[in-house]
This record gives sequence, C-alpha cells and structure tokens, in this order.
Amino acid sequence: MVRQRGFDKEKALDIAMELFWEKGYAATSISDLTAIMGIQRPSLYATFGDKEKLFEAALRKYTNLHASLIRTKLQNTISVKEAFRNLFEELIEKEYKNKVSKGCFCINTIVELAPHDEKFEILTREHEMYLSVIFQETLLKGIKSGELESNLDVKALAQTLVVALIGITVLLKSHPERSFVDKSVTLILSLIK
Amino acid sequence: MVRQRGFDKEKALDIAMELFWEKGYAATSISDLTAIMGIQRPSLYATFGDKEKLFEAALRKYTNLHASLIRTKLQNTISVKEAFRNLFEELIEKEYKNKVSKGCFCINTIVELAPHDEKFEILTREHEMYLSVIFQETLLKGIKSGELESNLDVKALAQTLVVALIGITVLLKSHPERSFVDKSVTLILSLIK
DNA sequence: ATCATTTTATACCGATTGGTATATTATACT
DNA sequence: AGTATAATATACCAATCGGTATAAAATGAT
Repeated sequence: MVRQRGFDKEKALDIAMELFWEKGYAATSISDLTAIMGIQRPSLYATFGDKEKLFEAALRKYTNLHASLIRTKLQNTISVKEAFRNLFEELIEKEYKNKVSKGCFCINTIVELAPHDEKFEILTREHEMYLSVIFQETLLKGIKSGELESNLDVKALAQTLVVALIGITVLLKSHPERSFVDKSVTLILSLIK
Repeated sequence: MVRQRGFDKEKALDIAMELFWEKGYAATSISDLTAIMGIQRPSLYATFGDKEKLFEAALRKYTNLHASLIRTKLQNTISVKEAFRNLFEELIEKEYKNKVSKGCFCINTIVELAPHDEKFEILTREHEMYLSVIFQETLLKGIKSGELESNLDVKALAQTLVVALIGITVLLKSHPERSFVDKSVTLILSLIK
C-alpha cells in the first residue's frame, strides 16, 4: 500500500558512522552526509530524525560493533596475555597503515561531546565501563586456567588496560615514533602476570 | 604617530585559548570569540590573522604554559614517586571539581585536528614528546638520588606515564566513578619502583 | 593644531549551515 | 485499473558561518 524505501537503512547508517567517526560531529555537515550516503536530505530526516539523532544512532552502532569485536579478539587466543598483546598490536598496526587515523569513534565523542551533552557523557562512559568488564572476564579466565597469578587485582588491572587503550589510541593520532608506543605497550602488558 | 590598540593582546589570547580549549575548533565561532574577548571582528583579524592562526597561537600558548606547569610540579617534591602521584591526583581533583571538564587542550586538538592537518599533528606530537622528556629527566633524578632502582627502563616508563596521563584525561571527560580512575592510577604508579 | 597612521565600529559580503514545504513518483492493496 | 500512502526530488527557508570594505575615531610626531 506504500512506496518502499529506495536505499538500505543499515548501509546508509554504516556510511554515516564512518564519516562521523572520521570528521566528528561539528565538522560533518548534512550535505556531506547525504552526498556520501547517496540519499536526499528529506530521506535522511524522514529516516533518522535529525543530525544529532543520526549521530547517536551511528555511535550506538559503533559501540555495539566495537564491543563484540573486542570480545571476539580476546576469546580467540589460548594465552590471555597474548590476546591482549594482539589487541594492542593490531590497533597500532592498523593506525600506522591508514593514512588518516580515525582513532576510536567513542573516544572521539568523549572528547568532542561528552563535556557538553549529558546524553553522550553517559553513552560513552557506559561503553568504556563495558570494555573494562570484558577485560575483567578475560583476566578471570586467565586466573582460572592457571596462566595468571590468583592474587591479581583484576578490577584495577582491567581499568588500567582501558586507560592505556585510550591513551594509545589518542596518541596514535599524532603519529609518534613506532618505538614510543611499542615500548609503552610492552611495559603495560608486564602488569599482566 | 599611530593610534594604539585598545585591548591587551595577551589577555585577549588567553580568553580565546580558554574558549577553544572548552569548545574545540569547529564549534567555536568568530562571533563567540569576539563576544567573550570583548573586541570587534576587524580587531581580531588585524591582530591574529584568521581563525586558524588564532587557534594555533592559543594552542602554542597552552602547550608552553602546560609544559612549564608540569615541570614545576615535578620539581617541587622530594620524592619522585610522590611527585607523579600528586600530578595525577591534582588532575583528577580538578576535573571532578569543575562541572564542565575541558580536559587538555593539546589532547583535544590531537583528537579533533591532528588527523586532518599536518601542522597540528606535528605541534601536538612534539608537545607529548616534550612531556615524555620531562618525565625521563624526573625519573633519572630519582635514580641518581637512590629513590628509584638503577635498572629502571626510564624511557619506556616515561612514555607509559604519558600514555596513562592521556588515557586518564580523556576518560575523566565521561565522569567515571572516582574509584575507577583512582585504582588505575595506583596500579600505574606501581611501575615506578 | 595639523597630519599621517592605525585601530575601531558598523555594516555588509557570498557561502554554507540545519531543516522543510511542495509536488512528483512509485508502490501495495482494494 | 484506481487509489491511498509513503518516499523521493527540487527548491527553498532563515540563520549563521568566516571574512572584509568603508569610514569614523583616536593617537603621536611635527
């Protein structure tokens, strides 16, 4: 009884996510978005509400994808310490490969919007807290398997790994010497024992 | 022979620095700036060039102030480890006191502009590298005084402290539970031995 | 006091911003 | 096949963007 949408909503959202991720909220215009998404302005507004709603939808999609990606990477290895090492090293490798480093969409949003909009403060904080829970679970598995010491302060270590992940992700955007970030990753991983 | 400027250039730059620091480059308009600086648009352009030049001048002023502030704080204590602890704790205290946390102007710029403008990539990277040098000097002093172990990897530790400082500064903008950041600071400081 | 020089204030520029009104096109059900 | 409904395309909106032309006001040297 109705005309159906001529584009894939999820694909369009993916493209919007990539652009917001790369340029941030303020620097991305509706014209930029419609051009790259391949849709007209009224379609964007009819489908996603307004610019802020679209941004929020894109960020929620990112945090879901990011969390499950992290969880998967931490599950697929025998050694917990190796898993964390691979996590950091893949992050570093990817940022040095790409010419323009987008960093982490969630971290970018903490910096740009969290201080000025409580909605994004909560959304981004909860994602970081969720990451620390994933890290805790991974560390606990390492203790149970006997790989890690049983008297490890799992919570403190997980939170420190989150802090380190944030610090390295941000620092990579300024393209420091590779050895700089490699050395600090090695030292941080030495806390997992 | 000429009319003299009716405002203090350095004071005006300080005010611009605060606003760019709080809102970022894209979200700060010339009208915002002239209003808070108390000057007219042509005065701004005559004195500082254009928006980007003003931003760069503000950021350079910030990095200079920030570096000397950090160096001062690390000098004024007998124990090196205590000095670093105070550095982190004062940062945390300040961010929890203020309602809107501006974070670090340099870090904000790494996230917003470094990936899209080589000038700011270089400027911000050099500041972070400079901080790591200050940290190295401080740690070396601790070794010479006998407080720290002589086999400490000073470079790796200094770089890790920079990474941790960045991570905590960013995370604070999402207002996590106080215990979260306190615990990770304690664990990071345990690397200084 | 006059004059050259620079800052100031007002007003304006075209371009772009986020967001919509309108009218046309395409679809699913009767 | 006709009709109700929603998505599309075009064109437009006021507001704001970064930046400037112009002219009045203020200054220090003569």
